[in-house]
Amino acid sequence: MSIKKIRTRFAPSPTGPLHMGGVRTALFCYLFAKKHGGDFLLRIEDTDQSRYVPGAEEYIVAALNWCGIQIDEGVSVGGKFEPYRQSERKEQGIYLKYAKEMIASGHAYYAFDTADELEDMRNRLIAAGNVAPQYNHETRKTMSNSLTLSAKEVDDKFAAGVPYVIRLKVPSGEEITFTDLIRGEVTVNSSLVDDKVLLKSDGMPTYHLAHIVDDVLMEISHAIRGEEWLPSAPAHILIYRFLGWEASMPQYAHLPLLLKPDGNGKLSKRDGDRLGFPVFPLDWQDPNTGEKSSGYRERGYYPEAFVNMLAFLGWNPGTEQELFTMEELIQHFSFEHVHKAGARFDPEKAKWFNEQYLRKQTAEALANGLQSVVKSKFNLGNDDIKISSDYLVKAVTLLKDRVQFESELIEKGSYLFQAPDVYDEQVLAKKWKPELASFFNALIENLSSLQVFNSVAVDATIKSTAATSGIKPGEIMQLLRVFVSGQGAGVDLIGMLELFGKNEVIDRLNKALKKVN
RNA sequence: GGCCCGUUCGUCUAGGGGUCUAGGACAUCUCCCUUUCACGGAGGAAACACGGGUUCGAUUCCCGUACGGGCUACCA
Repeated sequence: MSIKKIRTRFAPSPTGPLHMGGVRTALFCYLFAKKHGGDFLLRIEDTDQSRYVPGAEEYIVAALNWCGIQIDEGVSVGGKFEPYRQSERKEQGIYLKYAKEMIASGHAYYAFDTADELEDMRNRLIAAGNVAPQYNHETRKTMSNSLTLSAKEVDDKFAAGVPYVIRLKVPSGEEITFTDLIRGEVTVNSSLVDDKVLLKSDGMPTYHLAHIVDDVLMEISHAIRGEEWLPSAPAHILIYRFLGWEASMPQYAHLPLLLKPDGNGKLSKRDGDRLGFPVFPLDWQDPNTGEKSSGYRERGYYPEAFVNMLAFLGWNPGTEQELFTMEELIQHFSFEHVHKAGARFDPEKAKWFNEQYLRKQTAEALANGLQSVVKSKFNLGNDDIKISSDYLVKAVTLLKDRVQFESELIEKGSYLFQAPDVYDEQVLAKKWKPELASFFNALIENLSSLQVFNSVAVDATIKSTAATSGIKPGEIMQLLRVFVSGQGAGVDLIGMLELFGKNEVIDRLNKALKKVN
């Protein structure tokens, strides 16, 4: 027998924007598949019509694209197991067929209970002291289903068009064991598993049936999903068994969950709003409520940084390397290095990753990207020296190691593109003395007579002017900074002056002096 | 409540019987660099949840407890 081709799938339901935890699941699926030369598929599990959100599927595809997670097969790219949307597969009767097969073999049954009847059953059990009421091997005996009703009664219900579901007939008292790639052997007694609904009354399959049928039909080798599925995995094992598919059952891997940065519980959209970080890869606006959620992309994160950061939530390479390209992640990924416990998300570390990727950019590349933004933001003309690549490259060089996001280049460096109107009051209050005016006037004069206006000359001029005026450089350096930039702290002073050039420096000094006098 | 999974610095984690004086990164603190603030450099503080076993020896294996997380729907 030949070795089964590695095929993984990411199978989200289109109920809204893709959470970063979902992106991480997709990433791990992708990394594992690629590491082994396999395929990564995207399947849409839209079996809950009440929760369907238009645009969500497009969002998912766009998010994976942005991250550089390439879909080999599935929604948006097609493939030989089409369709890849479960609602469309349902139309073809795929799930019904297998549900009926299980009924025929005695492993599933029809249930006619109404919502009220189910509610009554639960209340009854709770009243009797059962804290976890379930529709299971015990309670099904008291309910309205093809196990308790006569064949005629069942036929009558069908004839009358009474709605029904198909439930899994879970045996009692059996130890169900399976091997999880991350957790090892997991065993659960089948008496604890409820008779899960396989097919809903609207004809749609539930996740339990649908993912199994599709995983087998699509020849999935590894089912990688969140830890929230671990408790229902035994039921899934049973379904494989009842369908005679144990041999083609994929290997399961249950990933640890992403936890809130603070407090208890898993990471949620609310945490992002509350703590001010994105929880989604891209911006999203809910078509029904109009509610907006912000994304990493729009917040200025590089997709490479986002992916790198996500990979380290629950996985590690076993070495001290932290910066990984997608190619390197693929090369090094393995389930042995996936941690078992949930990972608390740290927004600060996320920023750090972005900073690292920003550092890797050349000043030229950053300057290039900045040109049009600077032009429009500061209202500059086409021939303004400040949008020349020479000026921009120097400005970026001054700024680059001080920021974490490209947008900060402009926010934190605005004074490089525009003379200040306001000057740091605190510095002025502390350092400015009217008698310093003569020094600055002398400085302006000396600077204007410079033939070559570079950092060496400017530095020397400042020092010599100070010396002649009998002033210590410490008294005027920060003032000088405030006069030209408005701020008490910022990029290298002399480098900034050289960047500005003689005329700009003198203009700014004159403007500032007029203001403080 | 029941069931399942988990538990190494504040956080992400390495290490899986002796090499652990428990390593790295983020955050934090100190110093250096810088007449600024960052960056960078050096250094510091900071963890094996607890209790029992097993063993010559346990952070590492087993059990229990505590704590955390998840599940407990005709949602995924």
